[in-house]
Amino acid sequence: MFDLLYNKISSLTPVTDEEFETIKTFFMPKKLRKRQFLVQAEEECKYLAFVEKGILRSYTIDARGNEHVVQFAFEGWWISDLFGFFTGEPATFSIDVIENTEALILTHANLEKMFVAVPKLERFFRILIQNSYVALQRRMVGTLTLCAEERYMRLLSHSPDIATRIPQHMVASYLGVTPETLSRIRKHVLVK
Amino acid sequence: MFDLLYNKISSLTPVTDEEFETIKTFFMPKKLRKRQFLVQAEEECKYLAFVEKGILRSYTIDARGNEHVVQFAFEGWWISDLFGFFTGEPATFSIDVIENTEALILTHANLEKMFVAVPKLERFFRILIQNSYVALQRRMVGTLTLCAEERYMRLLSHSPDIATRIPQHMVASYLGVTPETLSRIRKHVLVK
DNA sequence: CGCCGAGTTGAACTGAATCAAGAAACGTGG
DNA sequence: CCACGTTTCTTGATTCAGTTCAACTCGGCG
Repeated sequence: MFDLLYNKISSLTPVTDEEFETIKTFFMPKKLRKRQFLVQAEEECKYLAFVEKGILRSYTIDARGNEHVVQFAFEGWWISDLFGFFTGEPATFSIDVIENTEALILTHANLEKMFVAVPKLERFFRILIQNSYVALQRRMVGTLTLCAEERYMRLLSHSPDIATRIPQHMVASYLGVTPETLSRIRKHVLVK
Repeated sequence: MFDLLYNKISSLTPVTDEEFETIKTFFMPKKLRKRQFLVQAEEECKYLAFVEKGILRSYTIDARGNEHVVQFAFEGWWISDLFGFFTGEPATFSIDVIENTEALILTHANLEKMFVAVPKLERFFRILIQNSYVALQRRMVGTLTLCAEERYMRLLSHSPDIATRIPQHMVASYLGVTPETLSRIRKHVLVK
């Protein structure tokens, strides 16, 4: 059950078996069903989640009531409202379940205890966030430099998971276009 | 000369005087004049820079030849092409000088040596990147949810430095609009 | 003094949003 | 396992925020 977590951690920062035994004790397994919430915007974000199976997504709702997907988390990915998680302030995003999910959950207190128990995990999380930061910069630059169709084509090639496993209207939201526009783009791409 | 660096580090992770003496040895002071490059896109990104004085900016050029500002770095901020810096791959962004700058420079080798010499700095950089990540998420969500004028108003209140110290056409680029549009927005805001 | 880059203004254009209506797919309960 | 209601997706017509192109002004610097 902790295999995927072990692989992900040791691929960035090798850990001994004892260390990993210690690490395991800080995680709490949690099953979540489709549409359930892990975090609600405006409330406390208690959890940092590692997805073992299933899909989670974080999103925000704008002034006009439209949803905007911030992140999808597939198997092997981490998700949280990092701002809320680390500051204790109310979460800015909601996190809910797209496919029934089995996750391993860290509370903030447990994360800090874990850093004390296994200090090299500071390095692991540093690199993890660093990679996320680079990926987010890419997405940001993409929205500044590419038109909707180009962004969709890039999504198809770089993140085929998103294109295939996620409902189309959420893909649209992630790309920053309306569902209607994505529908037209797909039609147009097919014709070519 | 290292005062600002000391303050920034110790505000997140207290360090002893000896530790800071060690830390200092890994940094190389560097003066840069307006329009000079610290990093060129497509070339190796050798440096992670801490800005003591002046302003740097990272940007990319799209297929149509337009510049898009990725980040501004004022006094007390860090800047690099993180992807290139950590992977050794060619940089995706260029970094150049907006106001004559005095920076403290880390090479990748020195950063890793510094992590070995003062392991608690892993934690410092983890938190630093974490904060940058949250800020970037905010910017991303802003571009998904707000219109150009709203983004400008938010910039005025949240990042007055950018609005006042940066040439207008670069502010436009950072906001993701053309210089003409920003000019019109400012006119419109004045009237109100 | 003259030039050049930065900023402004106007007019025409366009990519994507919005509004509206229908078709398809989905899942829930009988 | 089918029927019904609810989402999701598609398609069309219209609108609009922001771009593009072009001309002009201003301020600074060589």
